[in-house]
Amino acid sequence: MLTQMPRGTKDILPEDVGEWLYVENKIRSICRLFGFQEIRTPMFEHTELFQRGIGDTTDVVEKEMYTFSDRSGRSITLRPENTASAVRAYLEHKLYAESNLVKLFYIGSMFRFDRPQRGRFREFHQFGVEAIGEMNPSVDAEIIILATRFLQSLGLKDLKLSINSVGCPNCRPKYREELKAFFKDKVSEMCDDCRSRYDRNPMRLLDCKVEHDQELAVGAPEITDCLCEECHDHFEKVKEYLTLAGIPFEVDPRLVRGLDYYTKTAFEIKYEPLGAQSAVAGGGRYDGLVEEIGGAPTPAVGFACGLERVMLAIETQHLYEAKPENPDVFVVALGDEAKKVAFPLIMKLRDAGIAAQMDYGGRSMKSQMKQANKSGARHAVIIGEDEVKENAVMLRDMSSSEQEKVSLADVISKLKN
RNA sequence: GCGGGUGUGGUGAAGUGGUUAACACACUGGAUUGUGGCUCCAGCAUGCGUGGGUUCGAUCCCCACCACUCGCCCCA
Repeated sequence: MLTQMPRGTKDILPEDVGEWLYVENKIRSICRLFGFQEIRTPMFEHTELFQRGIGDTTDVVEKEMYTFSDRSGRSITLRPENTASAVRAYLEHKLYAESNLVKLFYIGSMFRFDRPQRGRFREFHQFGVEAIGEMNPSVDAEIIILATRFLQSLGLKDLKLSINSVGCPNCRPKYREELKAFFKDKVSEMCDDCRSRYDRNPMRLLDCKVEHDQELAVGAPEITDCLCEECHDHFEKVKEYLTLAGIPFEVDPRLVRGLDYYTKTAFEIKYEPLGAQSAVAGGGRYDGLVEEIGGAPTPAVGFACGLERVMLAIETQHLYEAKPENPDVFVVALGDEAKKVAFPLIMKLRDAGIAAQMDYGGRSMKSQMKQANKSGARHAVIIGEDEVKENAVMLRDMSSSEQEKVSLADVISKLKN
């Protein structure tokens, strides 16, 4: 169908653009307050960047990427997320040379070939933040605070912040083994999904929704008990800083991140009324990514926030009201001679900063007055034969219905009064 | 990728195996000479997601596909 957009995509129509601008303005002002600078990276990258950065065995890379060969035969992928690109740009342009902590944010389209549903699209928009170059846990806390402040600045209520630590290459493997040992005798009676999780991502065994599996998971070791000293201390500090900043949170030992690059801190902000797709923002620390992509070992933290989901939340809480952008003046011209006066007049009005509209079709006065009314313009400027002769216009206040004849030369100053 | 629900004009929505597919809103035009918002009148789906099939005949029955939607998976 020519007149049908691809599945999972969405047109943002003029009536919706105001809400997007509203949200984007909030993002930019919060980021300015926190000292993050905007970066815009390409919508597509070499496929290998995502394979390396996100992880070959993740769902995103295995089955959700929009990958194709360009005309030169290079494998190209539409970005499924922006962190890998941001880090690539950080390395490529040697941003580390400017400062030992680089704070970036982005807003843009991401692409994942997923089954669409409420709050999940194939092309969707994320706002995200990356702080590259500092391992201090106060940066983790700052990122989390930025995310909550952003959502709060929109007036959102009932958000739930969960945090966890997923450990590091020193302690996570040990934990995985402990988990596997715990489930070893139980996998056989668990659901199909869990049986594949056992090998792929044992941490997922903990948050299976199947009731029987949940029972089996009771008493499983928790990662927070298995962290190495460094990770443990780091996590404690993050919690301390959050508490100092007065940010309420909940530790969820079963919170896992889907992308391979996460280490230590992981967090998620949910708005539960959204249903299945209730995660509004998620992120964490990824100390291994920069090195993975070819840079020097560099610690980093970040998060991403799904803007469609944010807007769904805004809509369910009625936090945004679109205000129509009305013209200041609607010019009504009766007949060809009048139009010869009206047409240059709307240009002059616009030059003077007055938003002016008119009817182009030479319709009846009644019809033009209806349009003037519907346009919401405060004033109508009416030009008929008499006015043309007199070099004047009829200036009508649409709400009071009062009108007066004004010389053509005075219209602009009258309107500006 | 898997499972459930839905699909009638711009919108909301009635409806039936067989003459002109209700109604409301919106939209367009009109109701004495150059004036809007109220009221009145008129117009507005040769078509009932798309393509097949069953039938003398289907928008209403069957199949496939597409889209939307809810859940699973995953994630923002």
